[in-house]
Amino acid sequence: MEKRRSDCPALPPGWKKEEVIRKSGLSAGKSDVYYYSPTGKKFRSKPQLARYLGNSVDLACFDFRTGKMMPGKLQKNKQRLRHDLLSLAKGGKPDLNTTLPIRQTASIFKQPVTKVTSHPENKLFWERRLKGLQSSDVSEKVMRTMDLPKGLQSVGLDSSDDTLLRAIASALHMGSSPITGQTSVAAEKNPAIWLNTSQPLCKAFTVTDEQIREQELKVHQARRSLEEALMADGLARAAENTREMQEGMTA
DNA sequence: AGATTCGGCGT
DNA sequence: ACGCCGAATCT
Repeated sequence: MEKRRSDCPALPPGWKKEEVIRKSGLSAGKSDVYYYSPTGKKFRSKPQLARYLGNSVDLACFDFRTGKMMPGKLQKNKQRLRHDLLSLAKGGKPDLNTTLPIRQTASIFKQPVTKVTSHPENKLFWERRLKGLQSSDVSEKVMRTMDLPKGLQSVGLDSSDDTLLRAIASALHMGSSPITGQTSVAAEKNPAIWLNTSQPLCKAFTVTDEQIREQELKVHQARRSLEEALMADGLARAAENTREMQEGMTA
């Protein structure tokens, strides 16, 4: 059987694309698209391709069927982002179960996920999504972990400090309203039912002046290193943009 | 065994 | 309507 395997310019050199027409059955006439790595491994879906390429290639705009980059193909994420931002602008409180300050376009990263089918409500999902998230540099090395003051206690099934801290960070990032924790006593006994979704899963707490002073010191230090990082990033971006422009001129 | 092919589920 | 992937079928 004749195979028409064509080069795929949108992918790294050596990758081939193939389209085979179905010739029988109910779906006769439809086609399937496959890609072949430089080593010959066959790929039959975008997720499979993304898993293999990891963060080395951003497939967010890649159209699997045509094999081309489609600059306007981010609309699946855009719609959700629109919804979140609009409801936020109308004065509504963000639901921390679904709205998080992390990238929603992360299909390009290798992140094993546990699918939860047993629980009737969605209360536990965000807890899982935050679990194990860590700040990292471009080489994906963990930079450092954070620690948590005594006196903060988690409510819920995942009671690790790690997850709780990320939950609070999310709440601080998203909301304009104060973070009080779960004030309902009922929530402590059965968070799955009595959870206040615009508050993180921790018990109510108090903050001392001493803790505030310590934190101000940390923030000053952090700001300085952030400033350096942003400067470096800005230079890198500027370089990349001018390179893309030049490529566009000669195309 | 691996490769090919279509069905069919989920969105 | 289509992407994705399981599994029947072919070699």
